[in-house]
Amino acid sequence: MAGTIFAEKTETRLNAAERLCAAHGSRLTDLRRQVLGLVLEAARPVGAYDLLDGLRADKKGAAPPTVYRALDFLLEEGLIHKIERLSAFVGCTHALDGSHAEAGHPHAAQFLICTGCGQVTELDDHGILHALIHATRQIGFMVRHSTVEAEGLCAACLGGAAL
Amino acid sequence: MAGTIFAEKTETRLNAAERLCAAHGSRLTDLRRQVLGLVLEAARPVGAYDLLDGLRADKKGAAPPTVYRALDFLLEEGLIHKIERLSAFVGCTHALDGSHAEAGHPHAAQFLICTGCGQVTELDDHGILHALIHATRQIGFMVRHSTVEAEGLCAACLGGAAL
DNA sequence: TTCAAATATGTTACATTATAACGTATGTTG
DNA sequence: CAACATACGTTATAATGTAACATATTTGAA
Repeated sequence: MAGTIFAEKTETRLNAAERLCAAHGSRLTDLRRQVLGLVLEAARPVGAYDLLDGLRADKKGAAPPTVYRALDFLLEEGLIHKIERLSAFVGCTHALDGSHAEAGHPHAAQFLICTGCGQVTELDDHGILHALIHATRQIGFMVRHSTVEAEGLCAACLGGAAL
Repeated sequence: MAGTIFAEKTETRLNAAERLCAAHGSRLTDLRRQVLGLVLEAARPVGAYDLLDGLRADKKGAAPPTVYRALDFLLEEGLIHKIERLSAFVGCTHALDGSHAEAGHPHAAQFLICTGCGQVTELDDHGILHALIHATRQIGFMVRHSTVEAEGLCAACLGGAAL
């Protein structure tokens, strides 16, 4: 239940997510679907406790572990990313909108956090990744996971009124 | 007071830090010096509350804001870095041991976190930084601060017994 | 030097983020 | 259906970080 409470575009992406999960033998349950929906509709990074508030619209007594478990699942499936500097979560741009090779698997990405408007842009830049791999290989370090986050001002905020 | 409680090498680095601060017209007070000393002697990232415990050896009733304020100062002076993924702090390798141009100013750096031994290595790799700047410039994003952290296994842990 | 301003620290209280531990339900498989 | 694995509910608490205001210390200028 808790079925079709999201915008049509979101439902489309949720359906894509459901197929990705099915393809690995995992299940996008109603609860996980709802948490993912809340993240996708946010258009900005969302904190776990904001999601909890959202959940409580349906499930009155929901508690933190409910949200954190769903988030852990979604992270493992590569459907969302955590922005460490913000302790907040965003939908994965690549997993749900195109047919990317790495869809449905946690992957290296880079995030640009605009301090003007709060929006976060996901990059998937090979140059950055290669530079990181190259530098670490030189000293014999094997990277398992990387976090790359840049804070600054996006083009819109630079061009517009805000200084 | 709380004067010379650290190892000689640490005191040397603390004295270097004091000179860097003086050069900008800021003061490495006893309290800040002690917090920096605790970070430098840790050899691993240290959490704020671990530092608080350390402080309490001298100042019995110390409270969180005391530590966080000292950490903020040290971050601004570029004497320490925060590892976001660990919510923990490390001494800046570059600021205190050589005479680097960027010493005593917050600067872009990259951190390699070994999940085997817990050690963190600071890089200052131009290739990574350039790749980031290049990728962001293309989309008109102006970077003010960047966080680059890689988790994995260091050379020692890869070579030795641990798989 | 002595007062005023700025800087630094002390202190209390609380906000935010995250997890441990254990019980219950639901689904899956033989 | 029984046994197992997976997912979810619930309570309690841990870990990290800050707001707000009081006090002390340093600095600088009259």
